[in-house]
Amino acid sequence: MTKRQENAKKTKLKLVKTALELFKDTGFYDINVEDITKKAGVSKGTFYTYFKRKEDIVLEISRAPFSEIAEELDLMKDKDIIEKLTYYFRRFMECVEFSGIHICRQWTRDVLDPNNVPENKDSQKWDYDFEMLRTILENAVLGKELKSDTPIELLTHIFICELYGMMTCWCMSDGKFEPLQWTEQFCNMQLENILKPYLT
Amino acid sequence: MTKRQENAKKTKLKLVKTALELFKDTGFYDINVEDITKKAGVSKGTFYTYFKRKEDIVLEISRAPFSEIAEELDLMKDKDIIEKLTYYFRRFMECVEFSGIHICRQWTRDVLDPNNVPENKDSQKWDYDFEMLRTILENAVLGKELKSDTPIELLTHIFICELYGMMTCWCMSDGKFEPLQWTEQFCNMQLENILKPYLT
Amino acid sequence: MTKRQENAKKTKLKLVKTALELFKDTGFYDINVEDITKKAGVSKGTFYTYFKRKEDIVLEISRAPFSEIAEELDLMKDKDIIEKLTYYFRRFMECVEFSGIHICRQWTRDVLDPNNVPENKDSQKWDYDFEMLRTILENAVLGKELKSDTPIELLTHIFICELYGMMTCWCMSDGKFEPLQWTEQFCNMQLENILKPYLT
Amino acid sequence: MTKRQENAKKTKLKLVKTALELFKDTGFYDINVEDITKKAGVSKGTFYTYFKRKEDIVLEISRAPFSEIAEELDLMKDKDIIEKLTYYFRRFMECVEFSGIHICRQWTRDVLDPNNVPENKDSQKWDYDFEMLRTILENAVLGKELKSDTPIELLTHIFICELYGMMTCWCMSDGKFEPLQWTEQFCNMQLENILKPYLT
DNA sequence: GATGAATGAGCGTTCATTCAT
DNA sequence: GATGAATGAACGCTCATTCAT
Repeated sequence: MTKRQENAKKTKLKLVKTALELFKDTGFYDINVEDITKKAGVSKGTFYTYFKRKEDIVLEISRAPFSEIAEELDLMKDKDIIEKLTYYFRRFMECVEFSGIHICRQWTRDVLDPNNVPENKDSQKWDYDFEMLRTILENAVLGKELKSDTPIELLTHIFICELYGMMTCWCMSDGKFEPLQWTEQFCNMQLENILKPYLT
Repeated sequence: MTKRQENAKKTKLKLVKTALELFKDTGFYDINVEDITKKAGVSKGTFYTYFKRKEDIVLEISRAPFSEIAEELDLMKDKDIIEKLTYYFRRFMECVEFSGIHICRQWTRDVLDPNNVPENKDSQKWDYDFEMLRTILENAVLGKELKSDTPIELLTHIFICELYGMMTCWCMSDGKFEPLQWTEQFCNMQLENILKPYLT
Repeated sequence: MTKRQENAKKTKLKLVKTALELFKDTGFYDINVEDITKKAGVSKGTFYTYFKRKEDIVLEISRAPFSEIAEELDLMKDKDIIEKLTYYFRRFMECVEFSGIHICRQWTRDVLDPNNVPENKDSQKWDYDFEMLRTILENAVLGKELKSDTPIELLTHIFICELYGMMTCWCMSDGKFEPLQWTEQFCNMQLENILKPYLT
Repeated sequence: MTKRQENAKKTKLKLVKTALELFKDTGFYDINVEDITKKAGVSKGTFYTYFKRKEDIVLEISRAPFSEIAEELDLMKDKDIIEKLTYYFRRFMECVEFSGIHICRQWTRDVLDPNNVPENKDSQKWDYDFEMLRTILENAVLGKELKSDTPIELLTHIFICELYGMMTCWCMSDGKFEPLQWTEQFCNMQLENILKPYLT
């Protein structure tokens, strides 16, 4: 990597980091490109060297934390499925909290709006999260932890529904709904209950 | 009611109905006030006779369908708690679907943004939904259907989390998540399971 | 005067009084017709029963206090010209202060803007004030207090210039220029000086 | 200065010049930003590259001519105080006439409205003019032209009151009051009279 | 005389994006 | 790769005024 490339990488990272900070406090629509570039110490035009549209930086911001979860799960191969799911749930909600309410909102928006990210369907959050959950369950079937007739599709839906439910409750309850505490409660109380029929 | 008042009511209704239609297709931020008034056949200024800000019409649109649910539940006094909740869940998701994805998004926004609906905290959707669910459960306790030590708060959280989860999945899955079918599945599969420990 | 006419008069008076209060605090352009009618307890339409345009109420507000001065001067026939002018100066500045800065501004505007009060040139403040000052001086000539070759036009200009100067200083100095105190100083110090060559 | 900076300067100058022309003919509130930019041959947005609010361009327009007076007075060190004041009075009124009635009005407004020019109190016209007059008088005291017990504050008030009086008369008399001719008359007739007691 | 719903022109301002330097 | 001046579409909202009731 040449020095120029290094600097470029640094600049982009600075922009992403700055944008996250600003969005967290104020929200996507109340922060404009100049706010970001000014705080990042670069010129307005530089933003467009790295992102085609303002919306694109949201993807960059959102993906990073969640992508780490996948890597972490890879290191838990010897843990059982309940532990893995519990871990995933907790980490997922941590990422949600970390990203902040305003970024959360932006997910709903980005994913849906057909004008946004049209060429890159993989980028859609629901698909991504759905896939990760399904993979966890499929691996458990392959690893003989879950029966081979486990309704994976159904369970994935139940779990994703739970996760998005907590996320939305957090967003909408104005602090009355505490996501991490609630995740724990769900995992302790219901996870085993739901999986029990399918455990080998 | 004088003729003038009648006309005024009609005009407002026309605006609300038109706005709902337009938001459903295109979304709140892609429809401007003039789009609404033009289609409703009134002048731009008339909009502001009835709504202080563009955002305010969303509240009007959102409240109506949900408020009907409460009335309907009053007519189900002889039904048991499972039936009531099943009914509520189904009707809630019907209202969600009826309101459309774009209005749903607006809820998250409205509820959160402290600049919106500030004078009327009761109007906040989460509080409203939370209260309705709690009331259903409390009545079941009063009616001796549920044990007196039922953790109402906890159950309310579980249910609201489920509802918002389904709503968000619907919003984010681009049609892959079918809310009404899913509601039924949840009610059949899990409702009884969750309530069983507390049924008398 | 029928009861209806009486009520009408009362309503108009109420409007004028209310408008003055509101303009004083906030200024002509920051107060709209509805602010006035609401505070006055009548409907918006009623305003237009009494005033053709929003601007017209300013004339109504402005004239009243100044027109009293003329009447008061009529009662001072036995006083000498210095006393009369001193009295006029003081009362003029009292009216300025009473009307408030925002109304003062409106004078400059109204008088000039050719779109305003075009049909009624007499209503223009400068002409009105000029005439009143000239009349005072002319009467002094007729009453042999001032020599017959007194340059009335010139003196009128000097005095009106002084009055408007104090008014503008008051408007622009943000409170640093105290108009009544200053009026007194001018009258004591300079009035006699200026008139001396012409006194009989 | 790079070519870009030069162009930017030119653009700003063009805007200021165009705005002055337009305001002169029609007045601040009857000219909108687009009128200015269109006539200046730039886009609407460009206006806001140089001025935060529409009002801000008035400051720019107003300051330039008056600031020249100070420089010119510096070149008159060998002239006596009467000559200096006469010069200042004439130049002040020339600037007033040059700026035009509509800009004059805007001064009263700018200086007063606490929402305008809040961060830069020095920019207030009254203070600025007051200071310049006082400096002229103080220098005359330092230069022993005026006695050391000259009531500078008082004289400054008298003169500023005269200047603003002429300005307002010009604004309000619809052409009946000729400012330059009047200035001369004042300087010839009264200036010496007023200063005489304090001349050494 | 009073009402207040309806009108609709009008405008300041924002801001994502482009592109010549 | 970086800059920042220029662009220009877009829009919410205000408000004086009218007029049918």
